Amino acid sequence: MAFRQLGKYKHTIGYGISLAILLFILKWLQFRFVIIDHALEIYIGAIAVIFTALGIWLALKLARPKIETVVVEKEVYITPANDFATNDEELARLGLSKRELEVLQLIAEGLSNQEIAARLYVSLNTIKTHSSRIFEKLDVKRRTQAIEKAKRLNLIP
Amino acid sequence: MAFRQLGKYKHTIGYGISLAILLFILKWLQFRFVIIDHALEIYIGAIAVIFTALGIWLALKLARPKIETVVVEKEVYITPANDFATNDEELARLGLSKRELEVLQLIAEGLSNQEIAARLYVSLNTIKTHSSRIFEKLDVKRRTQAIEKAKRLNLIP
DNA sequence: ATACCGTTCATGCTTTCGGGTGATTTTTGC
DNA sequence: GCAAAAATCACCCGAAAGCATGAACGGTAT
Repeated sequence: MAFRQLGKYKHTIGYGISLAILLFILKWLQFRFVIIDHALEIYIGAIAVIFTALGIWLALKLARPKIETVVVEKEVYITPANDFATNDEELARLGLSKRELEVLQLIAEGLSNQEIAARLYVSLNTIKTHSSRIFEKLDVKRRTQAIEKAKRLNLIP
Repeated sequence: MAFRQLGKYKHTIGYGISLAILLFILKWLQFRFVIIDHALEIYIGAIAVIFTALGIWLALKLARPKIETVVVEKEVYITPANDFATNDEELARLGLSKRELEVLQLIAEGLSNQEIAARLYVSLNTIKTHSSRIFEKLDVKRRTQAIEKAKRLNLIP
């Protein structure tokens, strides 16, 4: 709108009005009193000072602030907690069967052989057999070594 | 020195000189030609414009540029791969001693009690004692459970 | 029909682990 | 200096794990 645009030239208008007023005052004084010629310098000096001030004021108002962008790096730690992916390649290479992997996981969870047997509805002997096979394929001597190696090789989470 | 100080008011001096010169020119023109009265406004207008410009120039020179700082946060994702940090809080809470933690770590590495004893230059009985104390404090029944819990609680890597 | 693999199960035996009990020595904190 | 905690060690014993050997069954490929 016309009013909106007006706001944009606010300072320019202010400047123009100041000038007009000053000229009017000067004209008025000229007609009211006989101005002595050597007083002209005084008026001009006053005008110069006033409009210099006005110019300064304008400059400060119109000057665009210099925008400086500061990038702050914020460190975000990613915990790959739920992002485990079985190393299928290694699994295939070692030749662990699905059942064997299942038993291995339960071993790593801290279950005893008897507890694993109960969990999988098989006999203790079956679990012992699977354990032996697992140790063989992983080339380890005991369950703790099997756990350590399986985690290292990303066979279990 | 006097010359050094002078540099500081460089612009002020320039402004003063401009004013003096202008007055001189005006005076000179006044004496050379009979100035028509209605032309006074023109001169004053010119003066106003010139000194406004001068003011603007002064402001830009003297005024410090306004700097507006915008802070942008950039997220940098860091995977703490080799950055295991022992959960000291949990350690203190559970009351595990330095030796006990040491033994726990070796258990998790897959060493047998006898092997740990040899590693730490102590007897098998000592390791068995430490194990029992560890299981007690972690409230677990066997080494595999101790390993699982210690890793979960970030007591060991 | 045969061979192979995975799964399950059994038995006997050995080794390792884990609990209980007790003691001594060293270190730490007040 | 003293009390408490930590570290170390011993012995006894049952539980659990691990090894060796063997067998049966079902599914799949040749």
